[in-house]
Amino acid sequence: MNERKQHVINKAHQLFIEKGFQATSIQDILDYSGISKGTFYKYFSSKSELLIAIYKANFKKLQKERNDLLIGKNPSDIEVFIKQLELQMISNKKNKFVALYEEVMSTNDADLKHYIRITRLRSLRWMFSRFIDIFGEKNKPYLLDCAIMFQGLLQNNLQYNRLATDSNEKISNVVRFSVNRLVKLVEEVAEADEQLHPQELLEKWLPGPQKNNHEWISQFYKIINLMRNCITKHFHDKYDQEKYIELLEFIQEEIMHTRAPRKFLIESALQTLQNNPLDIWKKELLQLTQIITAFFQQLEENGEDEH
Amino acid sequence: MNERKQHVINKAHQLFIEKGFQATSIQDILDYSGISKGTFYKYFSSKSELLIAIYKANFKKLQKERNDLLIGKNPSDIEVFIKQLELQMISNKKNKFVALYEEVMSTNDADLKHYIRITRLRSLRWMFSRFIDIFGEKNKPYLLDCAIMFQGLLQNNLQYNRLATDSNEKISNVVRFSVNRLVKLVEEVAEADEQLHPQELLEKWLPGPQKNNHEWISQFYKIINLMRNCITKHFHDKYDQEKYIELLEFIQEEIMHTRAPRKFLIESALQTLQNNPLDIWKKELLQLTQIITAFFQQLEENGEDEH
DNA sequence: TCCGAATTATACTACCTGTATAAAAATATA
DNA sequence: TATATTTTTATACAGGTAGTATAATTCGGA
Repeated sequence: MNERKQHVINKAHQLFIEKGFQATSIQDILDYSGISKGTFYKYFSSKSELLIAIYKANFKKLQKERNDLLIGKNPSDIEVFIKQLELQMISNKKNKFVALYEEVMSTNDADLKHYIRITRLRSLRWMFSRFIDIFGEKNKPYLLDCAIMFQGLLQNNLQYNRLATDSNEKISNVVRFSVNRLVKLVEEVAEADEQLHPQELLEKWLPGPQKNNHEWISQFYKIINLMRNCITKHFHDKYDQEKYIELLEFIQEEIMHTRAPRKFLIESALQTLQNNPLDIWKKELLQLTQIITAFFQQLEENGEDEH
Repeated sequence: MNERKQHVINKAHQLFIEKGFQATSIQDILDYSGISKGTFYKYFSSKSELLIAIYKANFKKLQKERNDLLIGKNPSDIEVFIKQLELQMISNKKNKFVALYEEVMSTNDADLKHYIRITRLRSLRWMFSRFIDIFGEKNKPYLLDCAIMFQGLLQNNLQYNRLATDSNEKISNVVRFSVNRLVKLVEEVAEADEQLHPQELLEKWLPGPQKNNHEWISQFYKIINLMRNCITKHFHDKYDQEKYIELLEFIQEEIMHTRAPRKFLIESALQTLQNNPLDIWKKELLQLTQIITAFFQQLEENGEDEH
């Protein structure tokens, strides 16, 4: 991205943090970042679009850090989840994102409102999927409710805690306290077998990447299994067999159980499969490539880079 | 209140509900309510002050209805609490108070922000005191945390529920679901013996009527007991004894356990006590009157009419 | 009927967003 | 180096908003 544009984004973000979004006029931004009006409107069609640019720039970074915390860890380990939450809460506080959210909901800018709505829903979806990691498929029917309640519970705890003490180190205490409640909450709701929001709602609110789509999932597994059979049938060399099976399993693992599947790795793996000496499974490999391409396409459409 | 002014308040509230606070210009209000600019600024110093007037008008009514639900009921009955919540949530939805809250936090109007802050804290205090009614003194150390968490949990449940279905009848389901979680939450936190926010914080955030002040309470009970002893000692007629004891107990009950003590009733009771034929307890009665006067004074200062 | 208070209409200041445009500066190209 | 092209600036402008000020008008009560 244009360095000058990034500079404007940073300066404007500083002003928004200090004075708030509404209270910062475009003229303020022009003065503070040292550009002219013409340039501003060349970069951004409005103050709202500038704010969206700020969000996007930060979320991308945050999302990466959040996913990095999972690398090499067991996704069901709740300590990893706590770390991820802390990371996000500290970032939220530093960047005043919550305050800016609320401010924005008041504006009459439909685009901005929509963006915020989507962002919140994405956050909910992330939490829901992490809950599935942590609390298991058996609790799935209750986990959307739990995610909704936990978000509110945590947010209020943080808000009032900030009112009480303005120290940063306390955030981890608040997160841990809240998560302690969460664990029992999940148990309790599952025990009572009560549901307020069916999990399909999430898909309705946020037509997502096909990861949540059962049809897609079953098709993906079908092809993977077909190929696995191919391998055991056609490769008699034990070393080759193992190598290709491992590649296949890596692809499966990366796509199904990684927060942000690494496209380049998967493409590389597909390439290696294609370059096998026997030249079997032409059809299956094409299907696999297609379904994975579709997956990444949807991921990007629904990901952080919408329009 | 001036009928014309009330008319402006109603019309403006309609506009705020339809278009939002920020999006409604003063000119819109002038046109819609049919007054001139001069008159507007005679009534309200700004649009913000008009909004505060809207809040006050509605809260007074809501508070009355909410307290009426308790009349003749056991305060520890959770069904009453559920009814009270439903009442408030339906009102919030109808009047779009939550949306208006959020909008307001973005404005740079310090007065308005302060008012909203106080209003939210009052709501929290109300919930805290109701939790004490319901879950008992033994759980008190955990009930502020529970109130904070429950507010967030309920709010989020309602918000996402509105996103899912826009029907009004569902509100009671959401409330009941949330309260079911609450009951177990209180048990669980007490069991774990974890506390995030000490209850003194509430007093610090919202220096309240002395009802929460232990010193005042003990003094109040001391005087009441002194007078009770007087009665049993000096009145030998069984009918008189019972009558004065009942008056005393009414005062105690009304002040200590009623959400909005009825000043006129208490003053009337005090008057009756003063007019007793024996003319004993002059000193004690004076003390009681003083402490009750102080109580009502603080109640009004901290009550709903803060400017 | 008349006085004074309430109300209106209107003009005015100061600020805001967003558009348009000509001049100046930076950059690329020959 | 000289010329062409793009980027950036400075500035004026239109249309909107909040709030102040003031003269004219209306209305209710003595």
